[in-house]
Amino acid sequence: MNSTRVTSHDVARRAGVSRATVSLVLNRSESVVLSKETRERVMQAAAELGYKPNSAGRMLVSGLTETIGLVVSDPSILLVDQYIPQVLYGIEKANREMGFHVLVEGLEAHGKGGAYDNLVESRRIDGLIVVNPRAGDEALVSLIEKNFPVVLVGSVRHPSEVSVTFSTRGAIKAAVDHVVGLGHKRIGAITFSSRGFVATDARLRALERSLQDHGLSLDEDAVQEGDFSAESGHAAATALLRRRPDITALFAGNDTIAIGVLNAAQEIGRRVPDDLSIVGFDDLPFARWLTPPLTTIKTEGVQQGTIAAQMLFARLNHRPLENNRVRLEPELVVRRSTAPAPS
Amino acid sequence: MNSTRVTSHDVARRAGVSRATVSLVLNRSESVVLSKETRERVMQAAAELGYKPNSAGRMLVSGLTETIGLVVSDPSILLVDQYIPQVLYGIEKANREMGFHVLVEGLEAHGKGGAYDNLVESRRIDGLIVVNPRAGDEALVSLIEKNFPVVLVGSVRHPSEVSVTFSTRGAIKAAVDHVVGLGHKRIGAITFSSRGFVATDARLRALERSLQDHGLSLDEDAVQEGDFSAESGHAAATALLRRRPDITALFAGNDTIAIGVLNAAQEIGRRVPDDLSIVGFDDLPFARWLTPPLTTIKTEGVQQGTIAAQMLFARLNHRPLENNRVRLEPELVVRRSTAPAPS
DNA sequence: TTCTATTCCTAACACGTGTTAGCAATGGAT
DNA sequence: ATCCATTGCTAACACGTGTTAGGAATAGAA
Repeated sequence: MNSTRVTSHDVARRAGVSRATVSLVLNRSESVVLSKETRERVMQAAAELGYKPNSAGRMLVSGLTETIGLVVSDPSILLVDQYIPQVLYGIEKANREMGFHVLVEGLEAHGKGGAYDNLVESRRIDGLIVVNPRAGDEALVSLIEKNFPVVLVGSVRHPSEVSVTFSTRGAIKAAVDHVVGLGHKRIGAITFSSRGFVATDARLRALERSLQDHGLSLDEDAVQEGDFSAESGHAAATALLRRRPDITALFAGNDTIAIGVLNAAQEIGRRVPDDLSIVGFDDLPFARWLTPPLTTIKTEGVQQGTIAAQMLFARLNHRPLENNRVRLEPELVVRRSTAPAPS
Repeated sequence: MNSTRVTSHDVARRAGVSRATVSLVLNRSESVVLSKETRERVMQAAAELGYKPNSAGRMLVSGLTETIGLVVSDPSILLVDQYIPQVLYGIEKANREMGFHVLVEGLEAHGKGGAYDNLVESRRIDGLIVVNPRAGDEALVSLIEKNFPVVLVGSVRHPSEVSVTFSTRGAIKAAVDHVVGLGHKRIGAITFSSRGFVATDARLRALERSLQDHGLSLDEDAVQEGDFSAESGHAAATALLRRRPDITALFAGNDTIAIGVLNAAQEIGRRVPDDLSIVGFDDLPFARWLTPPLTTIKTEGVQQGTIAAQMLFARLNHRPLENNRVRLEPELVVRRSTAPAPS
């Protein structure tokens, strides 16, 4: 298959120097003085042979892999929701600039020990980004406490975590102000996951508090749990609107859920936005092309991914972070799925 | 950070045997006879110390990485289209079962040499899956000709490629039969990319031929090029419907394009499906929740990813493939975005 | 007892790299 | 002529693993 590989030994022989010299030249070592002439001879020999250092040899001696792991808590979310790909793109972009590689792994990979052990203990990666971490993930917490370079996109509410999140409170307040300003009083919510997930709990709490600011409440029976997919959003909305037909505005846990909600509403004859207003979360690319275009909260997944990668690189280079927890301020994007409450 | 790592040497010392014995036990080598007792002692010592072999050491001596590369030709497509994540999920799932890892890389990564050189020459991966390969990608073709284990999801039309694709012809014929059967005669198309992309060209050609079977044609000015995003679909459809208001049915290059087309149609007052029928491609998860639910062609991205991974594993294990080119038969899914032609 | 066969294990090498201590050679100063 | 400083390079080790040829110990046969 492959004609025998080119090693630094071959380059050395061709350039008429020792293997050590080759390594010194190619790694631009400043500590050792080499003649300009030798440098060039080695460079040329390397170029002619098309020499690429074997990464395993390098990893072994340096202990560094130039690879980061991206652990996706539940890879099946990849199937239904477009949020993680946004984050992945942001990470990949940053890694490309740094010359790093990205290893993508689902959490349950490689036995019950989880992906962490396998990736970290076998020294396959220098650092780790975890998207949508679960607060109860003990293996992850243990990694954080060992001070292994982990950056979360999300949070496990651990004092020493390094994470990039967004402030739920501000954006949800803006959305509630908007919806209540349109005259809505009976408001419901469809979550994108069961409760217990940090993000879902945070969004519900922010919603409750923002409603209270207006003297309104989020009734217990006005909340229905979804399960990541548009399908679950459809089912949840159908159940909720049957139970509480008086509700005039719905907050969807995210845009994917919102698609299902929108469809369910139309299916049972509620016109959106005339009879029912809907607010999404994330502002995924399709949100503005739905019928009607979705009012939603823009969470900037790409930016989150890029920032997470940059924070990780800083840790790997032992550069101090000015801030262990970056918190983005999402923005409300008003489109046409929200309108004045029916009179 | 990390308390000194556990090596096979530590395990050997604890079990009172040599390092070689540890290696033999842990790799279940049958060729050398070891006493049951020694085996157990080593296993226990390894377990107690939490020994995980260093992957770099292993890679170096075995030449195998237990890692495959996933190269995404244009990672920005990740942002706008949900198709690649489906494939990624299928690949990740298969890899999980095999205990392999997945390295995801954009094509332009790591300098103009492309991602291939960097991944392959530096021996970071055992094999490669390329999604949406470009036919003109010389670095890729060269890799195929060197017989490096590559599996394409898509095709570069190279005689010795190993690929998983789907038959465009059959499904498009079914879709055309369906649409023409509804009485449509003036039919247009919005591509998901410029021409020159293998998939786009194939879909257009299949569309033309299928229309000819019914004595109809695909007019040159009834085709408009999109550029992966829903936004481009919207723009293209707006232009096309302005130029050819007589068109009553539109084939979108994929579902993401279809979202934009749907929105554009409604924006200029064409009711879907009453005034205009729309057919998508891929059957992404959101397709059935659009308003109206999208008639589309189901391409099974997850299955493609899984099959590609399995074919790659077969190659890596030097198992002969019964078929170098797996060709799936996609299925037409009729929903409500297609209806009888307006009279 | 001596020789051979068998069982169990280990010494030693190989994989390809980065890095440090130190060797030759040269030139300048005493 | 001798000594020292500098320049330019390399020998040798380390990283952690898998594997093969062969050594020690035991058992069985002559």
